[in-house]
Formats: sequence, structure tokens, C-alpha cells
Amino acid sequence: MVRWEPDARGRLEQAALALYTERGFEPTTVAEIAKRAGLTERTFFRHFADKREVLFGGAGELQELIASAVADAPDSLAPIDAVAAGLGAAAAVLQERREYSQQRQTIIAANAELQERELIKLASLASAIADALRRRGVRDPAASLTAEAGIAVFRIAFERWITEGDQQEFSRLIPEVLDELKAVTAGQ
Amino acid sequence: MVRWEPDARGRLEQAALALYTERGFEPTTVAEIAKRAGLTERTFFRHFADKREVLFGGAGELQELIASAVADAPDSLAPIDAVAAGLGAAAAVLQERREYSQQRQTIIAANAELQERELIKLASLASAIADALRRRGVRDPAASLTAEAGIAVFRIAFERWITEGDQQEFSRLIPEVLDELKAVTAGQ
DNA sequence: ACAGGCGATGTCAGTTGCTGTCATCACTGT
DNA sequence: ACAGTGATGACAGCAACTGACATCGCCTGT
Repeated sequence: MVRWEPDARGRLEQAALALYTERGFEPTTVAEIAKRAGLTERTFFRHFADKREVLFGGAGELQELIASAVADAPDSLAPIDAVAAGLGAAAAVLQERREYSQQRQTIIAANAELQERELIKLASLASAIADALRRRGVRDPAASLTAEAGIAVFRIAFERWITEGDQQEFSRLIPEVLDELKAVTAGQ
Repeated sequence: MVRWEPDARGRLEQAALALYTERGFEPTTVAEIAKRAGLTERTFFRHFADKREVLFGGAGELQELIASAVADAPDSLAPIDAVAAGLGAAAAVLQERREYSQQRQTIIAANAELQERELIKLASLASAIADALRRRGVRDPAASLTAEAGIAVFRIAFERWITEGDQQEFSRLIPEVLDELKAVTAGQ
């Protein structure tokens, strides 16, 4: 007989997602999440730094994916287009989990603390993209600016993708929104 | 004889700034801040929603200033330049409090929770700027994108202003960084 | 001038997020 | 067989934050 059921972390994520959806983020306690997962509160905090982090487990992998896609983009691409390529790669991955992404985004949209956490994850992503650009030989402040611009594009495209029906593929929205940014920042 | 010393809120802000500087944000407790201000913990939470918010009291006014400057910018200005004008107005105000800005930024840079709060304030600012642009007749997603681009410019310019000696005036850095953004997003 | 309401603060008790510490015990390798 | 390892549980404790109620100078109306 096994001592513990497998995948404690996954069970905690599932339980949290369900409870945050049913009752909202704030009113659900960590003890409740742990109980639904068949674990204790203490074990929750061994797997996740805090009550919010349970919704952001995949952020690290996505960031690595984007950073290496930016690094590996053809040298012929302009920095901003290399970033767009990296974001497109992430978009393709998220496309496969549209329903999950939508549920998760609904939870986040309803709570300011979660939005804060999301924003700092995006800031960390911007920083990683800027690093990748510097490794391509892009100097500062162009590297930081390009990365920030890319994040802006990603946010707007993501919002459109989630809001509209699945009319549009996420990865197609990226270059579309990027073109709008180019139009908007075109010098006089 | 007066029952209470005046400006409880201001005393709390001062005490918090001093303690966060001396010992750092995390280890200082709200009870300590309140005690230094000659008040109780409960009173702290009547003036500020949480332990972080005490560092962000001026954010609302700055946001209003920028939003109305964007709204009042000459119609002849392109949206992105109207935003730059608004940010320039804020920069001029901050220029008068460079030392305070620097001290505050040092505290924030040392703590992730505070960075989260700063990011959500900037997101709220972006949202207010986008609203102002819509009132100028700019449509979406151009309005949101322009606002986000403006925030990116502001962040980078602010960082340069704080980091470098007072070599450069903050308000002069805004159009400079904006030009770099325009260069970076120039279509092929 | 006085009663009564108001507003800012104090007091106190309680919940919850989060941490440190130590115990438990299936599993693993030798 | 036996010691070590790693994931979990149990428990105590701190600090952030909240609700409820008391206090008391000040202002307002009469």
C-alpha cells in the first residue's frame, strides 16, 4: 500500500482552481484547498510560496519557451519581430488550453491581488525577453523598450483572444496587434 | 488642549518611510510604524488599506494630473505625443521631489510585494490614459496600445532619471526615450 | 449656553496567511 | 536488515488585517 496518493501538487492546483471558481479567491482558505486535495495546509505551502502562486505554476516554463524562441529567431528578423516570434510560440501553446486559460483569467480578473501577481510575472517575462535580445546584440535601452512593447502587444492580443469567441487563433492575433502598435508609434 | 496631534496620515507616511529605509519593508511591523507616529495599529489601517499602500498615497493625484494633461493636449498632437505630454507634466512634478522619489524607489526595488503594488498602480495609470485617449476620439485597440506604450516609456525614462545623477531632467528624458521606442517599432 | 450628534481615535477579540520545528514512515540502496 | 531520504503531518506562533464597540473633543442648532 502506498503511503501517499501521487501528484500532490497537481491535486492542489485542481482543488484551488475549483474553489476559486466556485466561491472566489478571497473567501476560500488554504485549509479548504488542502482538505479538498486530501492534504494539510502545511503541505500546500511546501508546494506553493503563497495562496496566489498556485495559479501561476506554468509561468516559468512559458517564460523559458518565449526567451529561447526569441534567442533562436533568425538573425534577419528585427528585434521587435523576434519578440513577436517568441510570443507567437507561447500563443500556440496556450491555444491548446483555451478553456483553462479562460477560467483562470476569469478568476484573476475578479481579484486585485491576483492581478498584481500576474503583472509581476509579466514584468519578469519582459526582463527575460530583454536579456534574450541583449544576447542577440541589441543594446539598451532598445532591448528593454522592445521587450516592454512586446509585452504590451501580448496583453492586448491575449485579451482579444479570451474575450472574442474562438473566432481568431491567438498566434494570428500577435502580428495583427503588433502592426497596430507600429502604426500607433509611427513618427510624424 | 487639542485631543490629537494633527496630520495623522502624514505622520504615518513619514514613520513608514523611515522604518522601511532603516530596516527594510518586511521586518518592520505595522505596530512599529503606528507607535513611531504616536498612534495605534488600528488607526494605521483606517488611513491605509494595507502595509504597502502607505508608499503609494500620491499615485491618485499623479494619475489625475496625467489623465487631464492628456485630455487637454492640443488636438494637433498624435495620440502617442499627447501621452508623452501628459507624462512630461508628471515628470516635472516629480522633478521637485527627486530625493524622495529616489528613497522611495530604493525601498520598492528591494521588495517584490512592493513591486507588485507599483505595477498595478502603473496598470491603473495605463487604463486612465487609455480612457483619456478615447475621449480624444482614439479607438481601441489603438487607445490601449498607445497607453501601454506610454507607460513603457515612462518606466524606462524614470529608471534612467533615478539611476543617473541629476545629469538629465526627467521631463527631457520622456521624448528622448519615446524616440527610441519609435525607432524600435519602426516597420521593416 | 447647552444637548446632541459627528468624527477621529483607542481597545479588544478574532480570523487567516504564512513559518519554524520536530515527528512519522514508506521507500531505496547497500 | 538497516540506515538514510523525502514527502507529509502535527503543532505552536507571529503578523496582517477586520469587525464591533467605547471614548471624547468639537461643531451645530436652538
